[in-house]
Amino acid sequence: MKNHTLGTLTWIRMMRFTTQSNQLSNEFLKRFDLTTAQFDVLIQIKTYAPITQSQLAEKVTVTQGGMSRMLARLEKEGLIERKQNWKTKTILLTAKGEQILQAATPSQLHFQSSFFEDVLTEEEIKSLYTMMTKLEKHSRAKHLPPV
Amino acid sequence: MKNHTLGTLTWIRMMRFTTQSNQLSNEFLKRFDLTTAQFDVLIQIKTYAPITQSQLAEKVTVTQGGMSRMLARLEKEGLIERKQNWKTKTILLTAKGEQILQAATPSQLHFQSSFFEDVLTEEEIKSLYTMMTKLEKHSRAKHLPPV
DNA sequence: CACCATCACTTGCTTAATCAAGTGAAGAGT
DNA sequence: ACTCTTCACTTGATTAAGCAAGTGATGGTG
Repeated sequence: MKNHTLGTLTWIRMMRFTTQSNQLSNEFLKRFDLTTAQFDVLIQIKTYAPITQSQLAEKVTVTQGGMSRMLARLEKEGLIERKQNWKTKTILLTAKGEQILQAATPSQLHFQSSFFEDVLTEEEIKSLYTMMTKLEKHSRAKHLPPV
Repeated sequence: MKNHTLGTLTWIRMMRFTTQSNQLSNEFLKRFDLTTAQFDVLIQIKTYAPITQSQLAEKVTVTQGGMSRMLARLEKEGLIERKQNWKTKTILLTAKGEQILQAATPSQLHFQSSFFEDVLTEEEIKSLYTMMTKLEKHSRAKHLPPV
């Protein structure tokens, strides 16, 4: 057996870091009445609107069912609008959604990036970014090894 | 406003990577009737046993309530044992727990680390590990900025 | 024209996690 | 000895997500 402990340890630390920072992020976003997942979805909508639900689900790594419910909540709170459009629903931000996003984005970006900027150098962050890009792309394509 | 997009992008990619790889990991561990979280807990128990529930919860970034339920499940399936010991419960692996862990560990380690080894060089993994260590440690200590 | 398949989305059911209130055993203060 | 606090853990209620079956509109085929 090769020595896989380094990868495993890295994986575990990354898991812990993400759950931890996600919790903090959720707590932080409470002041805007959002969760991290919602914020993420809103940003995606803003960036890619008009977009369909399934594309959105794919982008944020969530099932279609999950996305359906998330959007139902966001719609109920008046942050987004779903329009039946041909046989697809296209998603748009409402004015209120725009506004909340405007209010939340700067501090949230600052907060998220502070996790990195507090302890890593500019160089390190760049190289981390490169690695995460590779890793994420790869993980999407990856499939299970045979039994 | 400083440019925080690099940190944010890194954060988002990391979140996506972890949810994605966690899902794959869960799927993988189904063949041992375990979830990633359970595997993680079992490893911690093996490493630190005898250990109390709250220490365990702290280690794996879960609330005490969550840990209570997780351990209840593991106990019901006969993988661990909880002994009332003074006013604390100490957790131990049972023979069955040991055995399942033995069976699962090599392939799981291999699988987890393959996420990294498939796309990064040895050097990169090392530097990633160092960064994750810093990041994790920092995130545990971090608190919310004032409103 | 009638039927079928497909696609995009919804919904019932289950699982797992959080939060906060509850329990019960130890030990401290008077 | 009796109450009070604290500590470690449990548990009820809620929330979010996954899976898989269901719905309803579109378009293709005999």
